[in-house]
Amino acid sequence: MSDGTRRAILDTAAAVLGRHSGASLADIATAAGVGRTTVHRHFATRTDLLHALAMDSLERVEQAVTAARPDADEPLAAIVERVATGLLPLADEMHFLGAGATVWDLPDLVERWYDVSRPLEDTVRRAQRTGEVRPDLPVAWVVDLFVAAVFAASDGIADGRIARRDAVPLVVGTLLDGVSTATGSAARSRS
Amino acid sequence: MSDGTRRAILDTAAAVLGRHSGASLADIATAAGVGRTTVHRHFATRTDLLHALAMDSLERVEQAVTAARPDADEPLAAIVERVATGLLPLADEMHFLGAGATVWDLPDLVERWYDVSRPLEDTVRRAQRTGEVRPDLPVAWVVDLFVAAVFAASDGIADGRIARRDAVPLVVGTLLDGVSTATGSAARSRS
DNA sequence: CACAGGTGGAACGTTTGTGTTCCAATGAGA
DNA sequence: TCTCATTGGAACACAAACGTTCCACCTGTG
Repeated sequence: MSDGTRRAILDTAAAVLGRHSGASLADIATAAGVGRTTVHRHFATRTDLLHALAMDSLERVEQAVTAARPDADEPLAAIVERVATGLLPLADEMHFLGAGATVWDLPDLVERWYDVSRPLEDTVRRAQRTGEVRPDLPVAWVVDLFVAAVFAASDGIADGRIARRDAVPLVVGTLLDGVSTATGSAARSRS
Repeated sequence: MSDGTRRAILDTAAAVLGRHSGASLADIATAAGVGRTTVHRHFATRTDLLHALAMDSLERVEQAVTAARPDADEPLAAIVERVATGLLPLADEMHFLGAGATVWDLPDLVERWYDVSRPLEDTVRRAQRTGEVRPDLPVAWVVDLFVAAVFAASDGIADGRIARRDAVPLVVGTLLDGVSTATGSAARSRS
């Protein structure tokens, strides 16, 4: 089952490299339950594996975002909830993309990342037009903060600081409304 | 000037390792403008350098947090603004601590990190008692989200997505009040 | 049974980074 | 000027990871 082996290697590599970006091919092979030779059979060099994994991870992230229909004509909260829910299981892949920065010198990968983030930026822009998002905020900042919140949530789950079922509500709630009470917010805006 | 050289190596190492955690000692030495031999003179092994850098970074972060007086009896927004302002220049060090995770297996370092995060958690708890922060949010989540926002801001500055002078207001504003308009928030809470 | 595809393991050469030693050069201070 | 401390550079041995090759072993299929 060549295809299954390739998938197992990619999945394991995402998990291992996401936690320790300097892991050796032997580490990955062992974690995947295959021989180092088999890894080399599917990915000639380490660089090939990294690139393939980056492309695969981006593919999955993009698919998750698309499947969450960020362009749907619905309240922003519903969209954010769906995207966050779809992205949380991809914590390993996102971690690899974020930490294993060795890969980002390839132009096609950067290009691909823009394909992923553009729909999210479009959603923010649309929400600003409909008055759901403060119009004075840079679009990129809103997207960055959302991604950062998802990262923080997945780390919190991994470390046991927050419960998995609380993650999405926390992300959605604090991203949209902040951590302040309405009282605190009102008091601050009056001052 | 032995002391100055040591500082230069630590500063450069934080910058280099923060961006590429697998950088070689030769890379660091070159970036610091010193010979590789000199690096080995101050830090016998690579591990020693990593530990010294981790301790030094934690020291700086802790000092920045302490200097921002997180226990002051003031509105939360003022405290958050001071802490964020103090933490932003330490982006390299924080990045190293976050990415160069090779170090976190040392118990004294983990202990040290708790020393840093505890005052922040205390601040959140106090703000929950005074009604400034929603009492239903896990304290750890509020702190994690704040740190994540500072990270996102420093990345945004490095990539030119947001202006340096906008960073602190963005962090403070969106962390406390979220990205929604008051209208959107009210509409959502009515539903 | 014979066979082919995928696999694991052993072995080997090569590269890269590390840690060490030795020596010459530089520079500040007595 | 002499001296001592610090440094840079060269050279070396050592370890780890990489990439390659070859061979034996399964396992399903004809």
